[in-house]
Amino acid sequence: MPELPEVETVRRGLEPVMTGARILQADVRRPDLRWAFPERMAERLTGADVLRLRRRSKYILADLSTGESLLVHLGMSGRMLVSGAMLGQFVQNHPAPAKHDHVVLDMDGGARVTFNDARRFGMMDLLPTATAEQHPLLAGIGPEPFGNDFNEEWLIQRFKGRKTPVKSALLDQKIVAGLGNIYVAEVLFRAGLRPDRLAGDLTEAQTAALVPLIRQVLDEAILAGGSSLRDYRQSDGELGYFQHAFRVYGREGQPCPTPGCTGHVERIVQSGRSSFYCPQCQR
DNA sequence: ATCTCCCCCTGTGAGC
DNA sequence: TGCTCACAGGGGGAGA
Repeated sequence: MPELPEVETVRRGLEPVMTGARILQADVRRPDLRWAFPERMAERLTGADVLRLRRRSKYILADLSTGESLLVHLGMSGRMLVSGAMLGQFVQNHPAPAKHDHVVLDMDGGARVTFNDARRFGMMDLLPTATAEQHPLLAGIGPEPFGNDFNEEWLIQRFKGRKTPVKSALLDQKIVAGLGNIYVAEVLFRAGLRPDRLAGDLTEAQTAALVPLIRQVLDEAILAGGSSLRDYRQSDGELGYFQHAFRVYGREGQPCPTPGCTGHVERIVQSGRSSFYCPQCQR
């Protein structure tokens, strides 16, 4: 799925057409995604003003004037596409709903926001804004990587004694929010750490060094508009381009990009998911 | 408490 | 061209 940079890019794309705008009509075109939609979702959305669009980890929250927030997760293949926006003004003729267009929001500015998700691993829910952080899906999530709560001390403490591979530890959303399979690979490459090293075996210096690298990789990816592989699109349909900056992800067999290194990128499977790394640079 | 595995679902690309 | 198969960015939950 969209990892943190892709979700943040989507949020930024939605902001101009959703924040401060009213949902004139919500069309919920099937009963569920990964789970059933909440009761009467279309009625509860229709007529609400969007006060704010937030991101928490890989979730987007739209705080509404009704006191509820719409919680959205894009799963692996979810997209939020904006139509009707053209040269700064909106046109009213939207394309007919396409395959896998599951939820359609018509905004009072004339824009239409369409949630499309082929694999339906995404989810949507409505929850009271005041207690949003206590939602079961949000309550256990760890610190945001750009926040003050995520720091060297925290990561050292969380890694201590862990027998899980560092790759799995960084994917653990309780330790740090927002990383997924791609960006973990890129972080570990920059850190010079093999993905199968055990988190608890790293020195404190090695663990601490991950903190700025995580921020660096995510920051660069957000600036690039995220990474476009199979499914991901920005809300305007444009492609992100960070995938061209991948140093190891998806590059099995290709030369290691480190100057002077003669190694080639290898792929291993950990917990059923691919990991990519340079066996010479990453130890 | 931690960790691994399986599963949800559809689309796509590689290999034949 | 067409078929089959492996694999894909997440993450909850079962079971070891």
